[in-house]
Amino acid sequence: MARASETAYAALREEILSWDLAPGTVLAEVELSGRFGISRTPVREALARLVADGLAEPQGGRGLVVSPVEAENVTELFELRQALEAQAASLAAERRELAPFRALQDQLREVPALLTDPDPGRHAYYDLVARFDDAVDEAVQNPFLVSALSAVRTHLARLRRLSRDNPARLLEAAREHLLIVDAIVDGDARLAADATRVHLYRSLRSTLGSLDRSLGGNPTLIDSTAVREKDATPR
Amino acid sequence: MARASETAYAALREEILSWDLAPGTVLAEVELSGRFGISRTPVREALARLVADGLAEPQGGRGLVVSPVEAENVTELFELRQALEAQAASLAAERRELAPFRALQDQLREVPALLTDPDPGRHAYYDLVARFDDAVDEAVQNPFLVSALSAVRTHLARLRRLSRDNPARLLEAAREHLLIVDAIVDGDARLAADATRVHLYRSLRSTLGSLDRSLGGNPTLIDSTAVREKDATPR
DNA sequence: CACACCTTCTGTGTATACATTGAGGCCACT
DNA sequence: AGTGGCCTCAATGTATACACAGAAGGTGTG
Repeated sequence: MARASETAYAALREEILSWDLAPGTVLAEVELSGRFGISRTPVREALARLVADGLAEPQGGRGLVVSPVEAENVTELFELRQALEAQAASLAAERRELAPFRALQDQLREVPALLTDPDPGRHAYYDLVARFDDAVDEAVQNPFLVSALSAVRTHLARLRRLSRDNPARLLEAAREHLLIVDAIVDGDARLAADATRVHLYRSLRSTLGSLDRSLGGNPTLIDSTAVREKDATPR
Repeated sequence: MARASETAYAALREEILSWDLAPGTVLAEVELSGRFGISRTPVREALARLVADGLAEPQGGRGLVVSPVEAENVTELFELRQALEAQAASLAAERRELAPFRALQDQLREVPALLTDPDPGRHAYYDLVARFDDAVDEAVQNPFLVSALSAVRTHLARLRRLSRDNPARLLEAAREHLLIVDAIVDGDARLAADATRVHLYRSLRSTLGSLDRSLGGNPTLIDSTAVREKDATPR
């Protein structure tokens, strides 16, 4: 069996990313140690890692809460994401490691066929994007950059639950990804970076639009205070 | 008094960045708890934070060591740094918060006078660069980007001790910085980003040259195994 | 003499007990 | 009735004790 602290960290991280633990939820050591059947020591270690990841943050001097998610953060996160992914795509184009990207070209061309099915196609597409990310990580050969990208993807995962991409957007996104991959295969670093920025600009617009729609006239839905009140009921 | 874990973390971090703890040095919990006069619990917390920072890493399943510094890493670190600082400069130019940058213009123009003194001028210049970084952090208004930049600067601090910049290089660097600041004041985001890339390219070349020189014909000086042997003597 | 196994021992991972600090509620006073 | 201060309590921060696993050394055997 793996270490208890590792188990608790993985479980809490997963629950935060899946919104089982909503932003603002209090993370109390004793409660969690009881829930996982372990002592406070490994729980503290898990919580410290969550704080380092930015998934939890101190609550007024004492206590931890799941970090809030606000529309404002989305734009900021994409400013960082753009810088990192454009650089990563550019470096991947220079590295000339073509095999995995040739495979991605073929798979991305088949996305329109995939998306005829409504929901299974969606997950197949998300898996494909994950393989694209893996290929880029492998190609750039840069632990610092990969680590920063990983941190960004952690926060993106929390947004995915909010922004329901429609099939039309997914089709567009697949074409945008294909252009990036084509540029990498062609060794065109500049185009790879620019195509990445194009993709992320469209992706951000879509995400923000989706947020506005799901929030409707209620901009405080994902406000931390509102969520905190909502979660106060089960306590 | 502040928390013991915080004290231990700050002390260890400072010792690693200043090379008082060389790369490869073993970080044993009992030894450190004795040295700081605290128990193993806060020491473990401090070590976990160092691992999250990338300043320490697991050593073969058991035990932690100060993470190695290799010339290969410098190039990788600068690939990330370029992406982040170019984006930050670009965003700072768009934010139109001019006051702090106008002040930096004046101070950067006086650097040649500062550097007539050999060593005090150096520290004055480094302070000036730190104020530039602070101004950028303040201007970009982006916690995600600032956090990523902070992580990069942590690793850069460890390199500074290795690469002895000569006064000529510092003068050049000041002119490069001034161009970046001018671009930000002019609101020219594209130029701010490009000038940043120019500065970092020259800075990387200088750093790598300085490393080659200080390592001379001994490329394994900062190899982790060599350092580990060196540190084995006091044990 | 070399290799393999066993023993021992050091160091990490976890649990639990103690200390301390900050928050919330209650009571007295104005 | 409102407010201020005190008190209690709960949760975090720290110390210590226990369990276990990996490594080093020694010894026995081939």
